[in-house]
Amino acid sequence: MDHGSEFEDGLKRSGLKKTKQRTAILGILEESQLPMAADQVFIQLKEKGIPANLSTVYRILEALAEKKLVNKLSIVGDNRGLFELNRMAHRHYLVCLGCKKITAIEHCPLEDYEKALEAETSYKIAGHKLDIYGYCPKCLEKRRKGS
Amino acid sequence: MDHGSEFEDGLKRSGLKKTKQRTAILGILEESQLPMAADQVFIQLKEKGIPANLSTVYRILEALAEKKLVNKLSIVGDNRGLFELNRMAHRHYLVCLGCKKITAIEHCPLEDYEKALEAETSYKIAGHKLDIYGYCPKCLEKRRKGS
DNA sequence: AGAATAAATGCGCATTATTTGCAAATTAAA
DNA sequence: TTTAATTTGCAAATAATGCGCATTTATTCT
Repeated sequence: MDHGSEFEDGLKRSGLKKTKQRTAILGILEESQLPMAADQVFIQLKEKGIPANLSTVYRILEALAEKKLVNKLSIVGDNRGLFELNRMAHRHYLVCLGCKKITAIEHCPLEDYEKALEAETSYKIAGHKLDIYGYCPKCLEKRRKGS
Repeated sequence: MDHGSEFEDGLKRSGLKKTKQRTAILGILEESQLPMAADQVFIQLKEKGIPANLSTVYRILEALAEKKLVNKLSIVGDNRGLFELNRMAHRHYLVCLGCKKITAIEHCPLEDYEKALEAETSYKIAGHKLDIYGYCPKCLEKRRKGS
């Protein structure tokens, strides 16, 4: 009997039953370095030969987000929900406005700021979302000629 | 002949024709201190007695975003696009995860960070989106009792 | 292991958010 | 004001997501 990855184990801890769809979805998110939309996850499941229904994928992703095993997010110019594995070390993305490519950013410059904000507003800060937008070298090149 | 507000004038500059729907929408966004969804804008138009079709509202908001007169954004847990007037002074929001209330934050702690990132990635940074999530005092109170 | 129980999934359909095609109306230019 | 180019209205198409209920599956209990 093999136990799943560090992340798949989260299912038990969160009181969710361990089903093949859920384990598979966590696996897929774990492999992906970037956030995924429900239908992308769905396609991956198919490719892995795991039977699943799109509604189920939505339900699972919502449930995982509820339990904080994954984060639900959305980026500008893309009106659908994206999901990423909650690796605790939270991430930020650099998004190219030209080709829409998404790159993860390492360092987060906001810890101190949040403290200050808590003091100032009496909110309990739970987290934040930071994405940075710009143009990647390739798209810069195209713009220089094109436009 | 009266000329519109600072923001309505942006229409000419951007090469968009000045129609009553567009001017009205810019006006509505200008009055609103918070980002609005297409259907909220639509309702405001009705209330002001300005005839408009929801598709037109979507098209106008998209067009204005295209021309950078407004910013299109989206926040976690709300899967629809939100639009706010581009006041150049960019804004960040503090979102309550309980009641979903949105509050604007004044100061932006990211200027220096962007410089560094540009150098590091060769991207041309155009801007960023930062939202901070937490629980407002009221919702904190509820949680303390409830849950 | 087998039965009981609670939870999860599949499937088809309902909704909500957004987009599109095309004819009619409107704006800016001449 | 006639024209040419946009823009709008309307209706119908998509896209993304959610829901209800019968069936299946994961855990618990024996």
